[in-house]
Amino acid sequence: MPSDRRSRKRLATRRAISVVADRLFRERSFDNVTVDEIATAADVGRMTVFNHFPRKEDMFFDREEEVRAMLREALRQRDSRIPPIETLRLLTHRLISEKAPYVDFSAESRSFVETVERSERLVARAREIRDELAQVLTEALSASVGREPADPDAHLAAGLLLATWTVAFIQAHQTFRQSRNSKKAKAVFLALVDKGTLGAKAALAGTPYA
Amino acid sequence: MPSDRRSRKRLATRRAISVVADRLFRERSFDNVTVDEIATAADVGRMTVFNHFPRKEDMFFDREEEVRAMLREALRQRDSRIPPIETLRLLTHRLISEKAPYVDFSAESRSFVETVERSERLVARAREIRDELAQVLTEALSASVGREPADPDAHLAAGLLLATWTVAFIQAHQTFRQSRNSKKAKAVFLALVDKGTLGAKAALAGTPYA
DNA sequence: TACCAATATGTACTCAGTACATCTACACTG
DNA sequence: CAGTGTAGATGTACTGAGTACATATTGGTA
Repeated sequence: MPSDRRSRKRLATRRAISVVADRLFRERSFDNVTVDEIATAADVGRMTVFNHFPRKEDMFFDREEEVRAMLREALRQRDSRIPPIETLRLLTHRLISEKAPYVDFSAESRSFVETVERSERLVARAREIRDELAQVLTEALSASVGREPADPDAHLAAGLLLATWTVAFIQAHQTFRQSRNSKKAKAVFLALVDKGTLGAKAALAGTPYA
Repeated sequence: MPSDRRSRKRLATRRAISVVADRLFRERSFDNVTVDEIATAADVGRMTVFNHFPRKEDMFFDREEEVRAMLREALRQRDSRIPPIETLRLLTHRLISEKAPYVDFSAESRSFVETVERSERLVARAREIRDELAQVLTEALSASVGREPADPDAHLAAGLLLATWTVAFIQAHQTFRQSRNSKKAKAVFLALVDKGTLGAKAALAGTPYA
């Protein structure tokens, strides 16, 4: 929390908009809430909303930087005896066993996922974020073994892992919906992650990533 | 070509819009052409444009059904001694050796790719198409081995393969730009496809897909 | 030929997003 | 501590995609 009042006020305004928007999106779905309504509900001017969130979607996806940072950190400070791909597999296992957002199947994460699914625009933004993550992962993987930032092998590894996580995510949520059993859903998630990771290791065999 | 004049005229109108739009998008970039301009240039009403192409992007991506059909066909009539994933690998090799669109590095395909890259909206639509292809591939893979349409293994295989093709596509175009050598670019493409396919096979080992 | 229905088109609207100007309040300096 | 520069909040006016709904036109067909 910055000490100067100016920054604090800015943060507070941003937070107020974000909280209000999030609630409205979940209640009435993304497409049935206008920016004007959000501005009014948050008691700020319409332009203030766009000042903080250039795109309407940004009000909903507001924590992506944390995920990026986590990936970068995990690879940067990895045990050098464990190759990058395995490091990421271990990371996902650790996240699942803790209460990680998105994959803990709490009411909160389910509501999040449902809200995204109900809006084609949010789905589109989720796809974009996925590609941004693949980009970040490509760079972090390259850096972790001292190669060029756009190393094709790192690119392939990142693509395979992101695809794996995406499939695991979708299938796990599917499983949860059918069984209402988060233990089972998590098992599905990990099984698919392990399979996909195995594939990534095979694809990258002979490189420092595997 | 349908015989009744009505269908022929409808097709002709659609084609006229498509051709004009394609030319304008490539000349001036997607975002710098308005639907009004397209309508005027094609000598039709603005509403006629939306009648044929609900989204502006649809005027540019107008051949996706062919790709979907190709994937479905390849898996439907595959040699039953060759597993699905290998069938798809062979398909990509065959496409590359022929003059396949998108990956022949002709002036036409390069202009296509550049036009997409210059517009965030077209990139977003390309992502969407990728996901639609993954969906189609999931179903076609499942069907090819007689499993449920949403079989998780098929989903994983489709995800891994689409990721592989995407990475191969990007890296190959990158290579072409640096070398202006389509032979080299195609080699990069195939090498990455082979690596990714190897990974997919490893991930799906023990299933009928590999 | 007359009618039905598919297709083309017009009108009027909504809403996200942008450009640009203005106003307000915090922070910093002399 | 008064004065001033600037970041942040806000207003106005606009663009352009997309939608809802009405209307006109034209080919197929009884």
